[in-house]
Amino acid sequence: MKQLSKEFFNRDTVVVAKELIGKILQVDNIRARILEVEAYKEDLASHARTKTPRSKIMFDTHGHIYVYFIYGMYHCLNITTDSKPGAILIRAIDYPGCSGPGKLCKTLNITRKDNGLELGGRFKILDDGFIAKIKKSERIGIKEDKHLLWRFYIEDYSVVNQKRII
DNA sequence: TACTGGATTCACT
DNA sequence: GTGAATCCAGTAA
Repeated sequence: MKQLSKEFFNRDTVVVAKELIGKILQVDNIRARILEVEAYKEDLASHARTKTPRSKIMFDTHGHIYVYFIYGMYHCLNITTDSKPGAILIRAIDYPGCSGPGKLCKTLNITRKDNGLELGGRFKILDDGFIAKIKKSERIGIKEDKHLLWRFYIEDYSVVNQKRII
């Protein structure tokens, strides 16, 4: 099982998002397959639309962790991609209590203290050679028809169960 | 300094 | 389907 290189993330956000489906997210000792992601580029709905102290990491890095706090209750885990800017929200993984972005962070104890970490430390993305079938939602978002975000799901859940790695 | 609204979740109807 | 919980980043002044 090999760890994805930093350069894997130095590509178009949507391409990376698609390829992340079926890969394995490791946080501390927990490993689970990535089931659902969302790709954010220069989107009106995205923090990447303006460069601020918070969103700076999306402009300056790739292969880094971007965590933000939302609705006063939840954190969301992202991985930065090419410096255009962009990031990929990890929405769900194949692990109990990780069926949504807020729940995932709560279950894995991910908070803003993890913001800015480079992949390879607490967080790793691994490739075990599994190739997932992918379902794509076209350009989610309705505000002013200017959204450029895509959501990708794994299609073959039954295969994931057979290839469960935890 | 004050205000506004959000990349969510869950309980309730 | 709807609304509440909750707090912080961003923005305007």
